[in-house]
Order: sequence, then structure tokens, then C-alpha cells
Amino acid sequence: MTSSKTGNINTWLSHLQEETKFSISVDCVIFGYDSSKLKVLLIDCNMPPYEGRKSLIGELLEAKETTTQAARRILKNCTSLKDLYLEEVSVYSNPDRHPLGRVVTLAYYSLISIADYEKHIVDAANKRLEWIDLEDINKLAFDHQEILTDAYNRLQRTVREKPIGFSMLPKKFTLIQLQNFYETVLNIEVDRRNFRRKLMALGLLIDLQEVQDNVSHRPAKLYSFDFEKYKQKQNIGTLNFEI
Amino acid sequence: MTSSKTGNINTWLSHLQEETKFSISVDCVIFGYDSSKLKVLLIDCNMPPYEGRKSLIGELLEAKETTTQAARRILKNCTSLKDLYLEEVSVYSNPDRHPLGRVVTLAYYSLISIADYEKHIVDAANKRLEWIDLEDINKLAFDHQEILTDAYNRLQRTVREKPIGFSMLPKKFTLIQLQNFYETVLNIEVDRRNFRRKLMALGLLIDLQEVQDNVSHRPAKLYSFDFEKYKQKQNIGTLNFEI
DNA sequence: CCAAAAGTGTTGCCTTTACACCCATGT
DNA sequence: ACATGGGTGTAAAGGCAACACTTTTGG
Repeated sequence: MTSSKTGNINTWLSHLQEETKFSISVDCVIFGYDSSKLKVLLIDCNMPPYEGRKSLIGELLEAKETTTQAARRILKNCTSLKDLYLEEVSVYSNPDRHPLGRVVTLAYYSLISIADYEKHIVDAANKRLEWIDLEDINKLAFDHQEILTDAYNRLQRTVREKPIGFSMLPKKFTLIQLQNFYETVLNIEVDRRNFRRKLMALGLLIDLQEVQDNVSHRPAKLYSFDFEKYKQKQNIGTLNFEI
Repeated sequence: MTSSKTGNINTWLSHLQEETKFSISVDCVIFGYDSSKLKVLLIDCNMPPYEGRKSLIGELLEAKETTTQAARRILKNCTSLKDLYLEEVSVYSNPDRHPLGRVVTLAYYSLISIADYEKHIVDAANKRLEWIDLEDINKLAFDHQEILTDAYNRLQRTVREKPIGFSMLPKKFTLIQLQNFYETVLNIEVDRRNFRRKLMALGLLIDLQEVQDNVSHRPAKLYSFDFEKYKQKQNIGTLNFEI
């Protein structure tokens, strides 16, 4: 009989048995931004019946780690970057979702400035990792297309509420780069003047007193995001970050 | 060696072994609303070292079900209600979180009109289930206090964006009941006139042309929520539900 | 007629949107 | 000098918050 009769967390003792144990994996949707394009880091899949498709990057959960730790391990393995932004997306537990057997997966998404990534990349060739434009992705292996959709929805929401977008831009950026980023990720168009006024009003951009170099037009001013001030405002409840 | 070397979903074959399998549970935070109080359905915990505390209601995931299905099974077992609102909260996977061993849990929250629940309640006495005022809950068993906090944050957010609050009210309600509900859940006070104007402007409340009974003052008009119209507006993108 | 809660409008302010012209640099 | 993208201000409209008195019922 199932545990339906008991309905109590206290009755689990008899159930911690092999028949009710599952493999757990963690899949990472790694978003990157470069040249006004939103991209995802994918790997070739060669597992039947998905040969030829691409998949997200995932590994099995190990015995002594949390799912978050597993996600960080995966990120470090394939990007050599630490301290990346990381957010949980959802759990995917359809019994038939994986051809090798019952694997419940936790999806996370993470954000990278591709320029930074390129500097740290180790052996992408070995791992067959590739940045693919989000708009070109349509048939991933397993249920990864669904995971990607969920992750992107989550990203679109969070990017409006928290300053996570700055994780996907170079440390020094122009206001127009910033605007292009939001327009790309949110798939909207915004008025340049209104955008600038709003962002400057937040009081969280540091004017670096520098300008672009090597551009064949009037060079734009460079800014960076004031994470310190953001944290302070967050703590004292003054914050109102809304794009 | 760990799977770190492989980093590829395709290399999992060798890992679907007992040593990397886990018990998975699903815990439900069941919120109920009654008499201007937000409550949670809890059960007594008698597992060391948490004897005497209360815990959320949870069961182990079974072999052939998704976590969502497990959550619905739990809800049906302890409330006899179907089609309740259900939303995923998060995963909790600290290796030491459960005294019986490694149990990774998925938390969901659900919403109930306690008045409706009372009608369907079967054997709450047997199961030692109890509605506890949210404000009186402070030391749950396991990591359930953390889960509850996360679930409540999620509820507060979602209740502003979607009409889930109506799941916690009687089918016929007065505008003041509705206002009290939002004030309680969001822990804010709102102006009565502004609240009414906003809600009526949504065009989603049906005036039932009935009034309260047995009240020793001017009886209030009764309304119900127009779920049909809401779905339509959602589909054609006309929707702007924001409290 | 009194108590108790229901119901109703207006105003000022702030936020958001729409919109067009000059500026700095490289070639 | 010209081409290219960078930078700036203002006005109108809409949404939001603040506020007090009248109405209906039961006792």
C-alpha cells in the first residue's frame, strides 16, 4: 500500500527504501548576452532518441550537496566562473522525461557576460559547448525546451525587478548598451529619453567619467552599476528597482 | 570520481546507481482564510528531535507520479477537496535537513476557503490536523519554518498578480470581506473607496443582486468573481489584474 | 432614535508617455 | 563637410492617494 493512508511526515521511516528512491539531476540554463543577442550555452546530445539535438548542461546530484551547490559545480565546470547569478526555475518530474530511467531534475538559470566568459573559457571544444541565439533554439533534447521556456519567463520577470541584468553586461557599459539589453531580453522597445531619465533617477549608476574608444561617432559615456549602494538601499527599504 | 569530469547529460548512464539515488518528498503549505485570519493546516510531529512541534503535511514521492500529482494526492487525502489552487515554492535539499536520512523535498502551497473545507472534512481528528493562525507559528519541525516563510512570500506576490485570493473566500462575498482578505494577507491597510473603485474597474466582479442576511446593520451587497471572463481577458491579452 | 457598518466623488500630485532637435567624434 | 550615433527637455494624460459625509438596517 502507498503512503496515502498515513499522510504524515512522521511515518516516513518505513518508506526510505530503495523502491522509492530517485536519481536527481540539476540542469543549468546559462544565458549569455553579446552583440545585442541573448544566447544560451548548450551541449550536443548524443543519447537516443535525441541524437543530433542540443541539450542544457546538467549533472547528477551528488550524495552530500544541495541542488544549489550542484548548480554552482556545473557552472564552474563549464565556465570557470564563480559567483554567477543563480536562480531556481522549477522541478521537472515526469516519469518518462528521461530515456535512461526515472530522473527528477531541478532547473536553474544563470547569467553571464559573454565577453567575460570568453576570457575564462577552458576547454569548450572538448565539451562541445556552444552559445546559441535564443531565437534559433526550437527543439532541444528531453524536456529541455520546456525548461528553457520556463527559465526565460522567469528571467524576463526578474530582470524587471532586480538589477540582475548587469551580470550580463561588461562592467563598464553605455546607457544605450543597457537599453539595448532590456529591449532584447524583454522583447520591447523603449523611448531613449524616458529610459535614461528612469535609470538615472534610480541613483545607482556610477558615472565613470570615461567615454567609449574607437568609435566612429560621438563616443558615449561609460557607467557602472553601484552594487554597494543597491545593497544599502535594499537594507533600509528605500529601494524601488523597476524597469 | 564524481561526474565533474563529464559535465554532460549524455554521460549519465553510468550514474543511475543506488549510491546516487535519493528519497524525494512533497510538502504542502495549505493556507486557509477565515474570520479575517490567515491560517495554515499543520500536523503534530512526533519524530525526534522534533517531538511536540508541528510540521507541514508531506509524503514521499511515489514511483510513477510527478511531484505535482503527489501534491494533489496529499491535498485530497487531508482535505477531501479537489481542484485546489496549487503552486510550486522551491526545493529543499540540505543533506541534514531530515533526521531519517537524505530526503530532498519539493514544497507547494495551496489555498482553501476554510468554510468550504469544514464541509468536506473527514477525519481531521485521526490525522491530528489543525488550522493554526499564521502569526502564531514560529517553530515548526525540520526546515518547515523556512519553507513556510518562502511559501508566504510567494503567496503575497502571487495574490497581487492573479485572482487566487478568491479561492480563499466563500463563493459569495462582500467587497469589505474581499478588502479584509487583501489587508490580512498583504499586511497592509487600504482606503475603502479606492479599493472598491479599483476592483469594480476590473469588470470581473458579478453583482449577485443579493445582500447579507442576519447582520445588525445595513447589509452589504454580495458579489462573486467572474472566472470565465477572467480567462477570456487573459487569452486576448486584455488583462491587467493588479491589486 | 441610536449604533454600526455600507456606500459614494472630488482633488492634487506624481508617474508615464509621447515627441524633435542639437552635439561630438571619425572619416 | 558629412555621416553616425549620443545626448537632452517639455507638455499632456492617466493613475494613485488622500480625504468626510450620507445611507440603510437591526435593536
